[in-house]
Amino acid sequence: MSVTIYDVAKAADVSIATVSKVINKKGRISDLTRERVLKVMEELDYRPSVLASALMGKNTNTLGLLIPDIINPFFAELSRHIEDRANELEYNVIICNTDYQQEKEKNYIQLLKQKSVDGFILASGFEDPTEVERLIEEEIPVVIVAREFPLFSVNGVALNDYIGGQMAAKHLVDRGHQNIGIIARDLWSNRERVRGFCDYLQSQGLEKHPEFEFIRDDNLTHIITGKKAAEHYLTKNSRPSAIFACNDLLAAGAIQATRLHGLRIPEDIAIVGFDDTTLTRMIDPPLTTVAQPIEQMGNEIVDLMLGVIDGSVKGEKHITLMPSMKVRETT
Amino acid sequence: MSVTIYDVAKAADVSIATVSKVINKKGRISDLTRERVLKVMEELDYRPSVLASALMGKNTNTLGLLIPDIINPFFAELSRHIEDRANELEYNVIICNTDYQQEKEKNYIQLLKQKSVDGFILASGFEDPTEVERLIEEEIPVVIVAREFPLFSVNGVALNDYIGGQMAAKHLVDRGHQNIGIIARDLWSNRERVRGFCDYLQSQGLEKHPEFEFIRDDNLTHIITGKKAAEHYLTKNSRPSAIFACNDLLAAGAIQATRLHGLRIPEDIAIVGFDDTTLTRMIDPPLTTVAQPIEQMGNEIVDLMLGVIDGSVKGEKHITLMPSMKVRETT
DNA sequence: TATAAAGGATAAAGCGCTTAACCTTATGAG
DNA sequence: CTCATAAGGTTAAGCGCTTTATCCTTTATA
Repeated sequence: MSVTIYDVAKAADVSIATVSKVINKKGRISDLTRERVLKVMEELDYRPSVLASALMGKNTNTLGLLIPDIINPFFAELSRHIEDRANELEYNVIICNTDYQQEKEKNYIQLLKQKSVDGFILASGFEDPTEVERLIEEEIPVVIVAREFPLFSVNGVALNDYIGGQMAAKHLVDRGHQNIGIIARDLWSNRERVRGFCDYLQSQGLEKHPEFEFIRDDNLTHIITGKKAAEHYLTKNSRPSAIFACNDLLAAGAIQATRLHGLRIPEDIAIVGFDDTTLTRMIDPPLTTVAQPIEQMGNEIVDLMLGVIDGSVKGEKHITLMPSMKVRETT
Repeated sequence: MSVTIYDVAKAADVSIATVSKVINKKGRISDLTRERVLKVMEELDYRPSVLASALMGKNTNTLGLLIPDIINPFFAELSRHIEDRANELEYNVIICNTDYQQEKEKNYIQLLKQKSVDGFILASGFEDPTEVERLIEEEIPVVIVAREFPLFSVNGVALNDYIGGQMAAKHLVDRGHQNIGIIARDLWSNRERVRGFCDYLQSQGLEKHPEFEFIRDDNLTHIITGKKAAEHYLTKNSRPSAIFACNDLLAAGAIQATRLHGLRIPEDIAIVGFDDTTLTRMIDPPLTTVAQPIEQMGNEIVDLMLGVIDGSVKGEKHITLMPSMKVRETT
């Protein structure tokens, strides 16, 4: 097998305890011995087994990340930033796709617990919080990102989705739209966005589109879902002059449907998305959207996670990030 | 702490060896004892520590996956399928983004080795094969996906990129195009695609565009790179009538550039992509592309990887998948 | 009835590491 | 010159599990 602490100890003519001490910079060691051990470690290209040290109670330096679906550009980007930041801090991350299915969420948590990950970053739905509550009971570090907080106490960073919804509404209303369709899935974040959106409309004496309802079928890709939902509005005789889609993917679908109906964007129909993924710049016309600071979110959540792990974060810490409008060419 | 094998043994009034046997279904145990132990395990909600058993030489049930960038839809989709298949087989995967940087490739391999992952799935560049060669020397399972094979012996599944290039060329030439621009990055897969493309052109008595050269600057997103590269062709007076982009992202960029120049797609310029990511259906018009069977690729590679791990795959196994044309609306 | 073979469970070593407790030698205060 | 103290190291136990050698019962066989 590979070289162990025993090999190093033997080669440096010290005990394994001494080697361990120089690795962990603990206890008293003379400079001379330290140098010698270090040199031997170098020569033998020794790498401590994470397994063995974790078994002794040290960290595995591994994080579990539960997201709905990596194919969704928002989560791909979030994951990327999380992975980058984690890696800077010598951590690896195990990404699990849950498709918002509670069964999968539960299984993954079990699996990762057995692997002794140091903590969980949750970005999935968790409509049923029992599994999460159990983690907390067992004092396993958990943080939540990109989702509002449940009743019990968890640390996390999230966007103020409510204000994001309001911004989208204001943007559209300012441009004279009165009759606006909404496309949203039945998820916490989407519900908040819609709530903000509708509250703003109401504050301006406007009402939400009578045909609006949350989308529940999850078997389709968001893009198709968005397309279908937009069709729904376009075939009504009270056709809206604008559509607010609760994420960029849904918006992209809406754009396709709009095009199929021979309508021009933004002249005939304006469209606003949410998230500000790179997708907004891949499609044509570039999508006006409510931006989440995805990179910052990723950085903050891993910093928070590590804070929880090393105990430096005490009490409950909720970091709320603010959205911003990115006006491009669909409005 | 959590419940260990000792707790189970005590509660079931047997030795830990017995418990271990029923967990691993090894050795001889009477049905009576087995039932009793099983029941106790259930009651205590016992989960064996992966750490401890891995330390004794068993698998960690964790795979390392090295990809260039999860934000690239092709790799997002590939990763998703890999993760799904791995999960079916009780494996987790640690995804690492290398950005094609050899330094990162090397660091990640080191890091994951320390964590005793059971094997590596490589989908990154690895222009420098020394690290990979070392893995093989150390008999750590490695497979390569979505990339041609290096000189030394590794198992893997890949697309026949050469034929993919030919298909793209044939498709375009069949539609009467004679003057075709190529957008490609300086990567193995892209080089192969271009080779196939040019060979087909030559077989038809045509030549590649005089302005063609491989793109080397990696600091940009592919989409911008594609846009810039397309600009390059569009401003020449020998403007091509078609562009072959070596991946969908580059193609999307090319579409944008084309639009900016007021040209119609496909009337003025036809565009062919490569990969057949979901992006092809998110953009407008839907992109004609050379399709890789991404899901199959993901499934095959993890099956192969597990085969290597459990020793059932012996010798060298190269699975080559075939591309197919997906004709949509950009040609 | 004596004996071998099988069946069922156990004790104990060891995986690679950390850490508390302990031992030795040099150092300086009294 | 003695004794406490500190510095520098070592010993050994133990983390939670697997596995081999071993032991004690039964049961089948001659």
